[in-house]
Amino acid sequence: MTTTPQARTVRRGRPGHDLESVLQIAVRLFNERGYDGTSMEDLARKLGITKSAIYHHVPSKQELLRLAVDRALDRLFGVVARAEAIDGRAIERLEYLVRGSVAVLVEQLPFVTLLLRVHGNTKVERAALARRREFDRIVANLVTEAENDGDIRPDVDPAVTARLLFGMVNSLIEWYRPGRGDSDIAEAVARIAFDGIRVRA
Amino acid sequence: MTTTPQARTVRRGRPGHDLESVLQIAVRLFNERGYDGTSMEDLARKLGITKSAIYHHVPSKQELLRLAVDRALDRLFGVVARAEAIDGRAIERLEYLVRGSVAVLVEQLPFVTLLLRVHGNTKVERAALARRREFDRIVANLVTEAENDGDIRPDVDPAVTARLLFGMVNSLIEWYRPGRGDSDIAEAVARIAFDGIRVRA
DNA sequence: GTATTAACCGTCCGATCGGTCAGCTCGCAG
DNA sequence: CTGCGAGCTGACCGATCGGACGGTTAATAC
Repeated sequence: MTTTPQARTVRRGRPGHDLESVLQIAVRLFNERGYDGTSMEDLARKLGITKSAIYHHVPSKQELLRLAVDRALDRLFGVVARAEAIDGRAIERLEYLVRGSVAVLVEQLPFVTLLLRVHGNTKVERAALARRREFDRIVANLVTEAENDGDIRPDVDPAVTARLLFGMVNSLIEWYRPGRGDSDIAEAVARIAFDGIRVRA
Repeated sequence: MTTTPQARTVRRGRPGHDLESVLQIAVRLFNERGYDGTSMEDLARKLGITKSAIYHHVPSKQELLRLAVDRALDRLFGVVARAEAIDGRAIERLEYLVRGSVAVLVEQLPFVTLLLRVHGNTKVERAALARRREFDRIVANLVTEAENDGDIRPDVDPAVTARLLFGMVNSLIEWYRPGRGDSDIAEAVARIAFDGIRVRA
């Protein structure tokens, strides 16, 4: 128990939830039961307030979703930007992107989980899907480039390789839980993705 | 256009949908919009009949879900049974399980997709999750066994290896679409999973 | 032509959905 | 002790939810 060196300014008004704490709990609940499977009444109960109080913090259910997926997307594109700035071979940028993405998944697990489960039912969800496709496109280009460099196996279609690679990375949301062994998960992902599960002959 | 050699027995009664055709379209719709995001009215519209007509074929929305996920689980456990019957090293049984699972994913894509997205909100969904966990347990044991044989890299926790392996396999539901190039997808998955995306030194 | 079988329709229901609105409560600042 | 900002309540709304029910329609079988 370390006392955090009071960085927060003094809170005015009646104490209780603010937008951030509502968002945190909302996202956690959305992940447990699904966005459509979670009612605002469910959320209110979990928050310990009434449904109408939620609308003091956020104008709509959709907006909660938007805030969450945008946060996840912003972090992921932050990694993309840092990866693209690296001088060197494409496979090095790819490895940075993989490790960085794993780090984002781990640090922002609930937000990324929600992002990876949107369906495209609404404008908000379709916008999120569009940005996800852009991310996937960048990954595919990087894999293609690395294959042209002769650093990635040429016997599998680079588009398929890219999908499988990030299929593995993204699967983290289904089973990785922080603070339960699984130390340096990025290292484990990188090893298995780049060199496979089999021992070398 | 080949005329299929009439294997079907003559249908009695008024023509239209039967349980199977309702299930097919329901599962497709559930995958597009999510189970909770799809109303029975939505489904009725897609079927071209009224909502009440659906209840002639199936007693509840939950039952549609149950039929779908059970079909997927039955196929997957069929592969498990055939894998466990193989004499040989654990890694051979594991490779059979991977390739067989990919085949099931491809052949029963909508059903498996629905299975891999259940949340556990209802009794039906929790039962499906329980069978999924049993499947995962079998995979983890197989990976552990293969690692003890010295056939799988010992520098990653076998539980993590198992998760990443099937994380990759299961990611197929997110992007694989039949009849669009991507020939012998099982071969591609096996190569990348067992030997990695990098070229051998 | 008359059963039998299977598919379907229209109407209705109680519950729940996301969301609105006017007013109330709590705590710090001056 | 008053003003005010932030958080919250309770009552309510139209729409939609999954589902029930009694009657109808279209095909084959005899």
